[in-house]
Amino acid sequence: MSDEVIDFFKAFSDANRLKIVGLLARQPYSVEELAALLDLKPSTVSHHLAKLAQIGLVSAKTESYYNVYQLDEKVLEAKSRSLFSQENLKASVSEIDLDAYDSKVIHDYTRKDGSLKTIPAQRKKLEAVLRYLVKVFDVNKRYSEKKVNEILSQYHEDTASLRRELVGYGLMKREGGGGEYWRE
Amino acid sequence: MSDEVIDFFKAFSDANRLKIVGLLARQPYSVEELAALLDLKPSTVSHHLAKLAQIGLVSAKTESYYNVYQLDEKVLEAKSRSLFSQENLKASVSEIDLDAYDSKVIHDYTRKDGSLKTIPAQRKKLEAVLRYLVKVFDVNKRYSEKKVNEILSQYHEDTASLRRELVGYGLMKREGGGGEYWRE
DNA sequence: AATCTAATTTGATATGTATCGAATTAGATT
DNA sequence: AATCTAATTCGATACATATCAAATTAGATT
Repeated sequence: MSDEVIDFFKAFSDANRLKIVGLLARQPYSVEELAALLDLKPSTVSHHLAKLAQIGLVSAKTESYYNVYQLDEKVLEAKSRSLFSQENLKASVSEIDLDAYDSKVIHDYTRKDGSLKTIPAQRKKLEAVLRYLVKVFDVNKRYSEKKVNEILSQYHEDTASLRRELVGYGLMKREGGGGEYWRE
Repeated sequence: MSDEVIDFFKAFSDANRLKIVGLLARQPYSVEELAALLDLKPSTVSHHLAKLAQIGLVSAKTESYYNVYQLDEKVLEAKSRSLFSQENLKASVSEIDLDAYDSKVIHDYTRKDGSLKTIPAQRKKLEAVLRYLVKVFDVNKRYSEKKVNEILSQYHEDTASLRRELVGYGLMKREGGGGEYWRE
């Protein structure tokens, strides 16, 4: 899943691994050669190559004494095109509960019976509470102003404010003349 | 230079930062909202956003109480195309001394006067030594076998082996009949 | 002006990781 | 078979960083 993507980004998040990829893009090298070129110990290079091999970016073929590593350019090309794609971005969001913020606000502002402790003064929290309140109205059904107040009074005494904000934020519509309200 | 590239990869090397980018690709969010969606503390989210802002990927606009962050999709697109480009790979290699391996081998196998302690048995080291030796011959100049031996004898007594390997690895050419050698 | 709120900064902690040296392994050369 | 070599693995260390709590800051609301 997402771990693969992260491993790939991590593989490129180190200066020496970037250099290794750059070198192998020109020609294959043994561990010992890379160590000399990068001024690192072979054990360190081996460690880096293991990470690059884990994501399938490089592979080794033994050649007498040497382990000669080569870059798989196909993998590099494929990944470079897909890493920032819409699918990857969507995938990273897919596991998130997009209602978590509303849930937290509702939890903070309501009592056990669901009624409001106070009406939030902050815009984003008020919005969350209004999105919560509007659900008690059936879609497309017409309500008189009196009926709206009656329903809202279960949540807070200041029904006028709640009603006004619901309309103000576009969550409910109101017909100018007859004083009818509905949720679209 | 390369540090910018690394910072960019590092920015994507964390699951929560990936999620933030994914969320902001859909719509802007405040720090508090992101904290609730990711189940993190606001201070942690602020820390992540600072890193994303440092590479120019997100920016904030204050909106009454809130700092609402938004994704700069232009930057995302531009970077996603350039990060794995040939130029970046070349840039990572540009600061590397490509002769470092040969230099190390020469250092290990020669005395202060430049002569060889031994002839390396390992292929890659032998190649490095031969690349070092061949430089004493002028390009395109013709040498008799006797002259070649005379020159090589300054480096090692086994001139026949050196001469044979120089030809075997293609570093010097030999004309079949007259026994003449040259470097192309 | 006083108060409140979200965001940031700072300090502390725990985890992750790049590096090296030493020991081990795999494999080729003699 | 014995020896040599490059690579890998293991253990230790130092540095980086993700996270949170507490303190501070910036800014709006009352």
